[in-house]
Amino acid sequence: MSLTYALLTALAEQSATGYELNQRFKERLANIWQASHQQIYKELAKLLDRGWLNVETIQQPDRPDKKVYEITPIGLEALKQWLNEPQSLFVEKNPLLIKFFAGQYLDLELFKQEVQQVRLNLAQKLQSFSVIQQLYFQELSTLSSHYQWQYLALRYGMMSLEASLKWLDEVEHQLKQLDLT
Amino acid sequence: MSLTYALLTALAEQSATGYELNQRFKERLANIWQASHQQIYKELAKLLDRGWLNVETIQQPDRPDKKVYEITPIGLEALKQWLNEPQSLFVEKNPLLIKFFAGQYLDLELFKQEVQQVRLNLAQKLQSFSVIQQLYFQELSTLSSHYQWQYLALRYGMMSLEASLKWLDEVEHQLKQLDLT
DNA sequence: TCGATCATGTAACAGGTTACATGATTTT
DNA sequence: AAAATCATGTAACCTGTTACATGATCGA
Repeated sequence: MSLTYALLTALAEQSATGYELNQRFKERLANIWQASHQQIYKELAKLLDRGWLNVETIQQPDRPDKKVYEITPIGLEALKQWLNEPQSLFVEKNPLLIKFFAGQYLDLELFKQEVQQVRLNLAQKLQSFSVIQQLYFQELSTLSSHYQWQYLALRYGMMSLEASLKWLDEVEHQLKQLDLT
Repeated sequence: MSLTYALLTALAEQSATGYELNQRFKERLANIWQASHQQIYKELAKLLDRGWLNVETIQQPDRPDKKVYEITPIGLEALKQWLNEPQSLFVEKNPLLIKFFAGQYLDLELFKQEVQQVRLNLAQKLQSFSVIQQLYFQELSTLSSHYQWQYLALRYGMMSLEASLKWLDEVEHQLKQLDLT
């Protein structure tokens, strides 16, 4: 459901091919929604069928043909309607946390390594977000409101990563305690 | 996939009916994984089929019969194996954040109300988590390691809620700025 | 020459949601 | 009298993942 509107939003900003959308989702939108290229192509076909998108096929001499999608007026209407419906901030899916309910069965050494790895991944992501912040959102007040909105989405990503890292500190502290007992 | 192991974990702690599991997911596990009762019943049937669970049907005089599921040795083995595989901390699904990429199309008044409502929901959840913390996790050092693990899962929930609330402060601040321009 | 990048998909399957269905007991 | 609780599910549909498929160009 939400992927539909994530795509419409992306296309309302700028027409694009499935390939380009996939890249945007991997980069700037990684924060918000995960989607594979297969899912994106399938969804684009569906939206085209429904008349929410138009497509223009562009021949390229030395590259495969590409299909540029643009949002139609009725697509935009559908998006606007969705925007007025309340949405939840996040969906609870925390696979790692399941392990904390099976603590007694965990291999502690392996788990410590996993926690270390998770920390590295999160720290790296946070790092890349703060690079984006530096690059694009330095002079916030001079930016159009369009980018000020996007900045807030980035802030959510950063703040939730910071919270996760702080939590990992507690986890590691606790793991050390367990070692002593 | 993870629902499988969330159920196995819950049943490794204590045998239960589908109904009871549904309740645990709504209460203590709401933090970690969302699942409807339909999905839980379907998954239990699958796991039973696969031999990872056993079931005992219990007749009750003035209530519908109930089926108590327990984990089998091979179910426990499967769980232990999963526990040794790395898992991600969260899955990126943030429907509300999509809206921040379509800021120009938002109805500001409606959106402000939505943000208010989201704040209330999160604050309420945080409140209920801190009640649990007070009730069950006061004397942490006297608890078995089993409950110390669970405490960490609760902490994750609390810390990520706190971060979300702090983020909402930034959002509301920004919304006020927009009003002035 | 090997892997990455550009560019698009199909097919099978697994996971998850919504609507529908039943029916007794207990609480408001 | 109505709503909530206990207790279990089926069916249809939608969403998402994994595996497979193709083929050219470009940089190391």
